[in-house]
Amino acid sequence: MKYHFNEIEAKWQKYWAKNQTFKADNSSDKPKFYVLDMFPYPSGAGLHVGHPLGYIASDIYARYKRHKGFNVLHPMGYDSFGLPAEQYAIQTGQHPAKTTEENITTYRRQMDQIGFSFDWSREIRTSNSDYYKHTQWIFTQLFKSYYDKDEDKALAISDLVKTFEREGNSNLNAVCDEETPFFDANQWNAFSEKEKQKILLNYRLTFLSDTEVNWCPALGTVLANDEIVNGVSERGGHPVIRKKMKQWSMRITAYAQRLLDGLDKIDWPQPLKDSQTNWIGRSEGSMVRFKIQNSKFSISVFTTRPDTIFGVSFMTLAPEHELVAKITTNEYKEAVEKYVQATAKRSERDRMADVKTISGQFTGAYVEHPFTGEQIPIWIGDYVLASYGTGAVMAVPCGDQRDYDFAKHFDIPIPNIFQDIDISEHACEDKTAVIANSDFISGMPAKKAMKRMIYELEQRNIGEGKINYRLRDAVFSRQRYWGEPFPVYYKDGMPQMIDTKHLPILLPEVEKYLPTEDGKPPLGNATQWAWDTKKSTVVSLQSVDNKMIFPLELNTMPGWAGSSWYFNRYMDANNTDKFASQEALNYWKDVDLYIGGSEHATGHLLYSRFWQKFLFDKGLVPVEEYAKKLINQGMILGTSAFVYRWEYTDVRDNTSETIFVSKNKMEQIIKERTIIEQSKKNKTKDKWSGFTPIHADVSFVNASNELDIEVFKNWRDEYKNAKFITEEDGTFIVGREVEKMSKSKYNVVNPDDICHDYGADTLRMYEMFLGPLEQAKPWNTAGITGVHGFLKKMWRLYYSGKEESFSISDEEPTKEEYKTLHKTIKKVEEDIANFSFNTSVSTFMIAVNELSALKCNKLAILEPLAILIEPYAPHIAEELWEKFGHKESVATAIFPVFKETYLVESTKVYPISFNGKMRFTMELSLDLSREDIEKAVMAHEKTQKQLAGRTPKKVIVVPGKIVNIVG
RNA sequence: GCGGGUGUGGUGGAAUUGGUAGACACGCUAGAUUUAGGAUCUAGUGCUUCACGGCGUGGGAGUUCGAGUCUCCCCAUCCGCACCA
Repeated sequence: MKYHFNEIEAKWQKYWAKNQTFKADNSSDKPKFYVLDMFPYPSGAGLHVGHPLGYIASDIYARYKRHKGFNVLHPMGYDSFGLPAEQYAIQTGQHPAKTTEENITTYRRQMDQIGFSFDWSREIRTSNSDYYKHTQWIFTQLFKSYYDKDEDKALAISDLVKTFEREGNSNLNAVCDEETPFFDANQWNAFSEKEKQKILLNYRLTFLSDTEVNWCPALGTVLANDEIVNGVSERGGHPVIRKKMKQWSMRITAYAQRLLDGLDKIDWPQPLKDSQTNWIGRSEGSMVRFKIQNSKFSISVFTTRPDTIFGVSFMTLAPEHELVAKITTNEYKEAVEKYVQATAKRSERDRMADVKTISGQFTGAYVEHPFTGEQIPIWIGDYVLASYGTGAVMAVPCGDQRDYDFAKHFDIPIPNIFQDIDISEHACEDKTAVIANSDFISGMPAKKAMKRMIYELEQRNIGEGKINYRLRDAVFSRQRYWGEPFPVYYKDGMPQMIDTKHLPILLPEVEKYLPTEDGKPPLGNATQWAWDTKKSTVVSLQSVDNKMIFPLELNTMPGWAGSSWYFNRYMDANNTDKFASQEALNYWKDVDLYIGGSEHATGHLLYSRFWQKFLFDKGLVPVEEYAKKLINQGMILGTSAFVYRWEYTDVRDNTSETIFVSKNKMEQIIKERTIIEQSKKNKTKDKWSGFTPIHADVSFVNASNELDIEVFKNWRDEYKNAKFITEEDGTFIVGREVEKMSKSKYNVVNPDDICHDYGADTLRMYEMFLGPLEQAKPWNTAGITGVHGFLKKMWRLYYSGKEESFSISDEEPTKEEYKTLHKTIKKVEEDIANFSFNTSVSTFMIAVNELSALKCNKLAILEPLAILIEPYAPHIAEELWEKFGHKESVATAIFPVFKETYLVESTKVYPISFNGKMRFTMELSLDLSREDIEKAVMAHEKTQKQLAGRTPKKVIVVPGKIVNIVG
């Protein structure tokens, strides 16, 4: 019987679904193992061959763990809220839920076809109300919490209120907004309800505030920092501007230190940890307050080098700094305003693109140097960012290159406070330099000087040690339709949480998915969008009376809301009451292996760690870090194909035609052109327009880069009459380039086609065979025949003989056959442990090659082999397993046990090298002593030939390894 | 600028603690077989040389009996972050 992969695969996929083979129980005698993939956004384009890479790897791992006796949780779901479905809805009027549903159907079909061992009974969709109900619930918990720095955890707001009632907030050590005023108990108790709520917002872990946000006009929404790439939106590439808006934010900064500390406890890739560390951006230093002369104000600055304070020769404020207007003298008012306006006009992107131009303006005001009493001029300059530190710096031109450049440009003095360091060319940023000309810290190395300076600052009450973070609070509102609605209504302008027992608050229906005409978010179009506090239900917007019925929040939550806790939901996905039961959470605890892309380093992977820590603080989950180990799979890139269009215009009658030129021809023409243009200076009768590369669909091109011209012609109407200049042999060669796989680049390879042509088992093994999992690599179908051939060859081990019938012998295997099997077991287990899936595919190939050469059809070898390969090629494994007479799936068959005894050798083929270069090999008994080996090697004729009469200086013998003769 | 990764045949990639560089596969060459096949099988394939041999892991230096692997410097390339005080 031949290897009919299509039939076999369909048969077993059906079997698995029917028997719920991969359903995980929430209790078991077996140890638990949780293997998680980053769940996909179900886009309209469907899966391409790049998507399943990580899923295949995790599936291999999950299947392997089942063989090793673990109770494996391997779930899948959909991050189904998001922009594309909404954009599509705007264009077509179709409800995003409908599109999403359709896309999910396609995704599911495609995933089933690849044979993943997912427990589909736990499928989740973030856009389902039975899921987002809990997202809303977690949001309200964040609202009801604040961060206590003494306890170093989130505590209930109700406790905070008690503290305020008892003693105000002066002794409180909690994370809050900068501008939070101090008050005592009497003052607190005298505040109106609204004032109290306003103050509490300064403490809540999710809070509403006027925030400077990244506004994307084209998308009509705000974006988080990690949703912006190079100053434009990640999705669509639209420009982004800064704008102040009332927005929900998440106080992730409260968790900055714990997010940093937690990295030591998890086995995640170092580059990913580095980017999180970088993103959090902890820096140690101190705050220093400078008194402004003739003014009641002072300027606070953050500095990492308080030891250089005697080198301060000016102060610089960000143009947006609130003190600018207050301290500028009349003389400089006009110039300062002009400068402030000019910088405000420049977009963030312009400011980013242009970091070399130095600009700034003197304000006319001065501060007093806290130690020398000197007059220090206050400048404003756009090299100081309003959003970092205090938006002001103490400028030390001798110790900071930016301050140095600024000082040089505006002719400000550059005092030197370093011992024996030349600063005539540039600033000295070396932290080992010894401080000089600095009163009580002169002669000290920087580290010591910093400690002393912080002590002095604290003694004089003009500053203190401080740790600053680059991490900003995360904006949590989006002006979109297709996202989780907030369980929030507004009473007297203040946000109120809807009681959790009334959740979910369902996403309302709208006529249009666009923002309203007066600029409100899409939910502004909803007519049923008010909260009746008496009936506890959503009612018509028209019935708002602001007494009992109030307007609901118009923003929705961002994409990362649903993905910040989904891994917990899988543990108990069908719980209607809680996001997961305590029993389920305690049983599964955390993810043992998480596989996904590194592009989520500073987005999802940071936010989800933050939420998990919060849930942990509240005793809602048992562990503080939800993923013990994480692997980043590399992206599979597309190999785009290009044809070169030559727009040929005849100057005489001004006619033009489209010509496509084959790659090598084009290069030849370019060469000739260059020569013509150099010699005749454009005296040709036609206009030279050059070549435009056009993406051709990769399916029109064969493995030798030859284009099917007829298919290409029929692709687009405008190509129907195009001319083609081919190579001499009549072929048309396309250019190739590696790019991200995308529909618009026509380089997408669909896994459906591969499954149809070669089968899912081939696809799975080939994707692994392509290279190391973590590495980015271009997709190239050329090599797939190798893997497919291998599966066919393996099949023939079982279906041997001319008639190709299943024929297995009970005979005892030979030593060699056992050796091949056990060598394979050992290597495959090591490879899986190291996530080196590409090498285990090779190992299987070697095993099958060896067993084929031995004509092995022994049960004792081939039956375990079927289990060995099951994680990689489960369909063929099931089919063969069944043929051995098993009635149950191979999925939980015990993994063959490796026995060292089968690999023990009595001899070793020694490489004999001379001065480190291997010249020949010699087979010697492993029993031989060092001396015996040396004797045997020296007696060998080839040794004597190599030495050519010389006496070796030294002979290195490493028994069991190598012999090296020196001399 | 800072941080990180990568660099090995025509191609994708192998190479435990430093110990036979190029496993496995693609491609290519020759042959066998088949009515045909994107089928199967056999042999060969780093470069160079008729050959003996010589040279080979981006480049250069070093440590070592021995370096793709360790150390230092440089180059190329990709990915993050980017005026972070």
